[in-house]
Amino acid sequence: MSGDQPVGRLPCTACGAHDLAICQVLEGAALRDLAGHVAVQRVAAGRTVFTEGEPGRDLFTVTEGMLKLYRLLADGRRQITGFLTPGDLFGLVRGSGYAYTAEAVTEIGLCRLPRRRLDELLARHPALEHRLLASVNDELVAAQDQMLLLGRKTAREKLATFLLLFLRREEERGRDGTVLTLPMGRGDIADYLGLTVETVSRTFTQFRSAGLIRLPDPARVEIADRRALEALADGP
Amino acid sequence: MSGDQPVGRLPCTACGAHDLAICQVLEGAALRDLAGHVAVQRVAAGRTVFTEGEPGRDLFTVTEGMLKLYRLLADGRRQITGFLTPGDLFGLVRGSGYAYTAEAVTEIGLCRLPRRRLDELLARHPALEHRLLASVNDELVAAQDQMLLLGRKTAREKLATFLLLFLRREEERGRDGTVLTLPMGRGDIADYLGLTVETVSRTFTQFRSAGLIRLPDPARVEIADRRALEALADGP
DNA sequence: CGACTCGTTGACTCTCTTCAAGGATAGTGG
DNA sequence: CCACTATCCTTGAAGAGAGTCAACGAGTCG
Repeated sequence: MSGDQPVGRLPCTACGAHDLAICQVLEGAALRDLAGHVAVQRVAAGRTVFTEGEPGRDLFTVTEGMLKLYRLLADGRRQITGFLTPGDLFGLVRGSGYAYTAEAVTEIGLCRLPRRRLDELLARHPALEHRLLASVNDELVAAQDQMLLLGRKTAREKLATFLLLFLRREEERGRDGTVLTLPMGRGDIADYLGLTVETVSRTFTQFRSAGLIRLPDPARVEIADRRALEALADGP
Repeated sequence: MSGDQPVGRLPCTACGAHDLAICQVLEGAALRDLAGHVAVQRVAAGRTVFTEGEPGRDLFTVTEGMLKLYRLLADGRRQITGFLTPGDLFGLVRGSGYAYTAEAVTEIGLCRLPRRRLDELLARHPALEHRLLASVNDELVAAQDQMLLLGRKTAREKLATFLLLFLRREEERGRDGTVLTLPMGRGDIADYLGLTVETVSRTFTQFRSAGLIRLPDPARVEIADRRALEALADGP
């Protein structure tokens, strides 16, 4: 269930995600304070970090790779609520248990902080609490975008929105985004967009036929007509 | 656009929502500090408090009545992201503008706090920041429930979940919930569940025929078979 | 009283799902 | 090295759940 190999403790300054994560507001002594409490960890692709309902004792940050969060219905229907990349925080709890399952899409690096330590840290470093609040705020905005997508968009609009989301994410990190690499499979995309694998696959094919994208291979998407995708993503 | 009549300033202790809202953690001098910065306001049913994109300068708390939050697509398709009742906080921003439109369902009472004041208050009263974080946390959990609903549930499961949501909300406030009053119309319910008015109406009728509920009138729902609704709400 | 909104119901349509099968790729073991 | 299996993606055909279009009754308001 928990694929893990605690690798030890590293100075946070050497962390590849430091300028993306909430700890970016800390420096010097404050950062050393934090570093004393976190543990880094690697998880193999496909392994579960924790399961929905499990006692939620830690808070995590992705430092490398991609992770997905999802919730399940009793009969196995699944809704992926997010794909996380370096700098993203997770470990939300409902009551005392985790609110979702977290599973590695690719091999990932994690930074783990016990929840008990968090409160002490927040008290000592107010900037951290503000940063945390801002981060949760962004998550809420994203969640509402996703509700609009799930509740009101068509399959084509959903996929166009999805591609643009990843495109923009690449651009924000300074990478050229015209060729996207999608590490997750069609099934994951389907469960993120509230569709079936078949519909996702058909819509990809449709986009390719229409000249909106190219598909060198299933995991690689080249954006050919961004304008058209953008028009699709927000209604006709 | 903005239906409002600033009524003045009241001591927060007299506020009917005080034991529900985030200010519940404050007392004495701290509460007077807060009271000095907020303004109370009433908004008539159907009026808009603010519109998506509008500069988001204030944070609000519902003190009375019911309010809905929604986002729109270019062609008018609408997704309601929440129905708010006394104690609920709203005023989320994306960048500098509000992330959604807020509209009164019934006549409502609001407590308004300028965002600029908020940071000062948070600095002075750490308990408030923790309470705020907890509140946003709950919102995120609710948002993920809603994503699961929108992406993966059938019309009947959606409506069952919706009814139970309101049932539990009534119970939490100590009211007997077997007879629910739904102040919003069928159109609002549809836009909350990602359905059409017709489907919502048909599903209500279906529930009535199946003996799950009674419908003395469109706005009143009597829960007749709670177990069956609960079974429906989380998959078959 | 007539115009309007809202909820309900019916008939039909269509998007997306379901069911089914085939092809490509990768990993495994003889 | 190469069958063999497993998994994933794609495509086709058929089906269903929800949407669209349309009409009607009830209640409301000016």
